[in-house]
Amino acid sequence: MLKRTHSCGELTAEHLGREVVLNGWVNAYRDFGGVVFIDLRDRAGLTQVVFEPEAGTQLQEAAQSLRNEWVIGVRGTVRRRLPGKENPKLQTGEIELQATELEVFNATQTPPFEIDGEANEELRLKYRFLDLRRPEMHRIVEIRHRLAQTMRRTMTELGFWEVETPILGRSTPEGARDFLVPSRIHPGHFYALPQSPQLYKQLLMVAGMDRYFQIARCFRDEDLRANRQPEFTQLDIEMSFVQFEDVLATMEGLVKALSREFTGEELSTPLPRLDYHEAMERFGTDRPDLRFGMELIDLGDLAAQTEFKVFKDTIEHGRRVRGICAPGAAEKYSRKDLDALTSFAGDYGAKGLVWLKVEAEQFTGPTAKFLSPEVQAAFRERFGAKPGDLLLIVADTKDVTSAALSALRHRLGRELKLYDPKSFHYSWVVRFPLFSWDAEEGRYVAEHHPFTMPLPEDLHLLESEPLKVRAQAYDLVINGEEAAGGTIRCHDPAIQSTIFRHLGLSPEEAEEKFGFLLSALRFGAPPHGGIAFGLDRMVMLYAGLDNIRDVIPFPKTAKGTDLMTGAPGTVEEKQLRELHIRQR
RNA sequence: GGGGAUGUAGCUCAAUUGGUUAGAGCACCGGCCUGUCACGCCGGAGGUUGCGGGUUCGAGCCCCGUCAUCCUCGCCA
Repeated sequence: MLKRTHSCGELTAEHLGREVVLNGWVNAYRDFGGVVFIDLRDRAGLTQVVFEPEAGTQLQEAAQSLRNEWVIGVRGTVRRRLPGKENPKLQTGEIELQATELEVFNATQTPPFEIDGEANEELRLKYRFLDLRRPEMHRIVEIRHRLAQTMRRTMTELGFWEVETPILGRSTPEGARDFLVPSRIHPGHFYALPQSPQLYKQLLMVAGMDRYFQIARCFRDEDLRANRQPEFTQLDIEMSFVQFEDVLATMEGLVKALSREFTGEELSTPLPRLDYHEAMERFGTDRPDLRFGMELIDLGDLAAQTEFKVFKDTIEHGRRVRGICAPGAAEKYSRKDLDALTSFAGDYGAKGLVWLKVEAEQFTGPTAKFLSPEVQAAFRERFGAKPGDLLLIVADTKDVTSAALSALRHRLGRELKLYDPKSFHYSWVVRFPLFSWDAEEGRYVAEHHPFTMPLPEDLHLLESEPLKVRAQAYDLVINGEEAAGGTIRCHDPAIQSTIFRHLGLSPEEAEEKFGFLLSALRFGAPPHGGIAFGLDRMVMLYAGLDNIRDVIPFPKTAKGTDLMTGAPGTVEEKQLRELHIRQR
């Protein structure tokens, strides 16, 4: 085998006259009948190889038979390109390799798509091993590598130990649907793949491991999205003898290291913080994109005074009238565009969208005639609106106005280019509610997870008004994406049992499902808390991408299938028998 | 579970209002060419228009169903 002495990305004028061997894939061939050029590609780059007739007929003919994506080894001499023939687009553009020997390792079938061309995603996923040859995919995989390495290095510097936890665990109530693995040895019993290493990491704290981290694979059997896969990766972290502030401060050290590595920017800490309730009120979401303003404005008091029935009725029913002011958007959105925005708001439950174009004297729009000059003036002042602005108003429940306006704000922010898409904004959203109410199941559900510690100042409400209790919970939000989330854990058995009761878990059920953790918490559990970063989403952010499949080497489709391997697939009857499984 | 988009040559796309033999570029095969780097030139091969049914004198185009992929609401502590 012609074994390489250098990569295809490193030869320069420094190597002139040296005899070297390169290995790689044929990226392009240019056959002039006499002289033949090959661009040879490996992970490091491209190098031009020249085959000249003077080197012999046999080599010449071999070179002329080369095709794209063949895998070859070439021996030759590094020489300077002819004057004026340098290629400044290549790192190696000053030189070329004058070939003396060629070995074909593998002649390829015609690839189903061109490696440096475009192909639809379905085909790319079916032939992922070819798709991953593309330099863009190499760039992403390298970012992923650097992210993991920066995390490992920084966590180690901060005194954390990397510890592995089981993949085969047990199914616990609460949270997402589990992926189940049937037990062969125990008929009718199942393992569950972890939704996160949550319980194990708390046990590690009880075990005195003090500071733990893991780059952990997590599994959730829920429907997929552009930024959601059934298996994904988290940087999972837990620390002992800490309070709320300690976790945030420590994690800011990590965030600073990441920012330094990926954007070169030195973040100033502490990072901005936003209360959950304030975020919901000002932005309608618990993960606002703070790279631009356009905050949600409450119009309830003004709406009640108008002659517009929709507004009046909404307020009389105790609901909300809120809106946003899109700067300079009045001219940019046609009637058709506004219909599209109305339908878009409808996706989030809004039954309508009131739009008003702000002109020098008055508002225009179908609803303008219901608003007196006084009300219009008050709106204008409340929004800080200027002529040319577009007001978008939703009248509905708090939840619907939040969801619809937050989505509109996000969409318009992007369409109106209110921020630099390459910029980064980091902030904490803190003090989430401990519970929310699940109307379908008629019970409280944990907003984060069942082992979260309430805020000390809200403890007196835990019995009487659980929905008003806030948790010691925190999310790291980057550019409107939830990049990380965590809590201080409950290590007080009395509080924990009250929480279980609200969740509809009897002491017996709690013991049955979480006995091992409850037991551990009674055996000398230190105050502890932690957080988990969504590694895939962070790769997306730093790679500038908006699709999670692009940052996972072998991802699943939106229906959860793997187009390359065909998973999930059927199995032999014998396998099912061994697992004591009969198909319905 | 609901809503929406897409599906034509190996790839990326085109095909007027339903009308002749479904085209182009790239890739592939053959030929020519000694300085290209998206090499160029000449020639060739390549099609179940996702699949099934229907309407029609006639369907890539219209209708019904179905499959796949994507986006999205619900869902995702």
